[in-house]
Amino acid sequence: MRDDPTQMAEQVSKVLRHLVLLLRRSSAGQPVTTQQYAVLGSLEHGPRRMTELAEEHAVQLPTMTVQINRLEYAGLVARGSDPADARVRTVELTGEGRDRLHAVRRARIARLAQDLAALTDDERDVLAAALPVLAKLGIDRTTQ
Amino acid sequence: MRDDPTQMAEQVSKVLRHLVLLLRRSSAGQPVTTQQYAVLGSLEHGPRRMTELAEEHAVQLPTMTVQINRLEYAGLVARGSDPADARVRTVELTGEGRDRLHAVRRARIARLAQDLAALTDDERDVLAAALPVLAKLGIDRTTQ
DNA sequence: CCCGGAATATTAGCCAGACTAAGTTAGTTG
DNA sequence: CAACTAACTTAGTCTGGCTAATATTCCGGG
Repeated sequence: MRDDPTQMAEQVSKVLRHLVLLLRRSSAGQPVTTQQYAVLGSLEHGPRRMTELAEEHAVQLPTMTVQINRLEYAGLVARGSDPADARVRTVELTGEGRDRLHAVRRARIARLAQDLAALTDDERDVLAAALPVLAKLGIDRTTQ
Repeated sequence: MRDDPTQMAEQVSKVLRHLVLLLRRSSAGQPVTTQQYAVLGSLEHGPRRMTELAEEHAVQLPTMTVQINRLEYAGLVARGSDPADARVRTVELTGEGRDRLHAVRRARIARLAQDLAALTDDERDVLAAALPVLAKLGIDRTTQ
């Protein structure tokens, strides 16, 4: 298959669709949405600026503004200011936000670990070997 | 790593996030949304009923109704009836819908193939081996 | 010093896509 | 045949994405 990129791409495409459905099914009814969870995750290691967050999550600034508004209203994050530049707003986790992040992460990891436990040792080896490759996919596609 | 499912789950989780971002970036500004594309794909081999489509895409019936409304308005699908049961509505591709499906598929496959071409032969082998494993992930998790 | 352009966010208004609740129409069954 | 069930649709709400327009603030050149 490696010598027929198109055929391989078709297989990859099918698998991606499967993974998307998996994620959709598994994230229904969670205490935070997957987007909110992702944003909270970005704040784990300290305050970030709005532009950073937007770029990191591949959304426009206004979208991130709205998401942060909701998280702030929910008490999970707090806005701050950069003393060196009055234009930038910083965002950081509140204690409750950190708790929520960790709780959701535990739940998600446990669910995934459960799925992985259903595999054989060999399958897990194969998958583990492929993870770095998947992480590399599309890394430097500059043209949209 | 295979012996520490939790650690592996964390790695898988990171890779999934990366793939989701990849998909988001690559599907911006396409002629049909990824959802619409997925629904069109379900119709490739003949008419389907609304309930089938909803279940296959892991959404509720009203959601599918709205999506089919839009596709119908765009002229990409047509609604029909089941002669044996007047309650069910069938949905099938129009000629234009089929054309659009194939065009979008070609574009997506080409993009993916391009990403794959950036990998080494060894990396493609590793990835190819992992595809069936990924497809198996979460296959029989009955409890939500 | 200040004026104009660039950078950072927010607001407003739009659309897609998800949900639940409620309504309609058509089969099915006691 | 009356009541229940099944298959959809409609209506209303929410999240999450976009663009355009609007503050604010910073910075550089005259």
